[in-house]
Amino acid sequence: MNAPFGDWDGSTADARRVQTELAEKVSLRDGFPKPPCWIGGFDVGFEDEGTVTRAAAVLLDARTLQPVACEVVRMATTMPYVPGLLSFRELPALLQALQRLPRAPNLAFVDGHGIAHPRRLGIAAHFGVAADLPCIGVAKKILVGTASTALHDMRGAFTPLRHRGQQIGWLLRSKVRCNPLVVSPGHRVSMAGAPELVMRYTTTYRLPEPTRLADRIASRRGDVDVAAGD
DNA sequence: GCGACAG
DNA sequence: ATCTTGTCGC
Repeated sequence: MNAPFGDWDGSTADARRVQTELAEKVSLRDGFPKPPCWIGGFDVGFEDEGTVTRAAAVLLDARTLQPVACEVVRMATTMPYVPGLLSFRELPALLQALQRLPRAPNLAFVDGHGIAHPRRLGIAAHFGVAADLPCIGVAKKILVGTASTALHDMRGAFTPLRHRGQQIGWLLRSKVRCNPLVVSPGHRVSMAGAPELVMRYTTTYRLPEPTRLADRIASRRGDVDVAAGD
């Protein structure tokens, strides 16, 4: 894969410059097999008061939604959390976990924003460009932007999320009576197809299966039984 | 200047 | 993100 941070000099100011440059490499055209055979879920958690970063990668059978492989990577944390610069803190561990999977997914779901970001390069977009993988961002809260219209209460309803005169993603009601998810293309995924894509892999929980399973593992919430594969 | 601010 | 039990509501 490409060097995720290019010639970053380590400063937060330069990190923003790198983001602006990489954002131009993001593709908003669907670039994955329909339907995909393998989908992946990615999320990060922390241990020991944040000194250790723990990334989780889960590979699922897109047809059955059953996990077939799972990897966890632990690394020393190198950067503090800075709104807008999340990928510089979590991407290294996430890419390591991806490479340890038995095979790359056809489509990746990342916990965090895709292009719904100040400079259009949230962690899902950065991940997609760095790994050159179709990717979609699924976040629980808005970072930037505002919903253009009220969101209906029905499951599956969605409304555009806008920022500086352009649509950067969607607010999606994945589950009734739950706060909407913020869905945005990461890379090689179209804006128009994003909501349906997330709903297609969501069962009875607020989060779609890929991200829900990765979340449980990264947060030490529960165990994910992987189907025996020899 | 003031408030907002993914995980 | 993480520290943490029970509890109110559908």
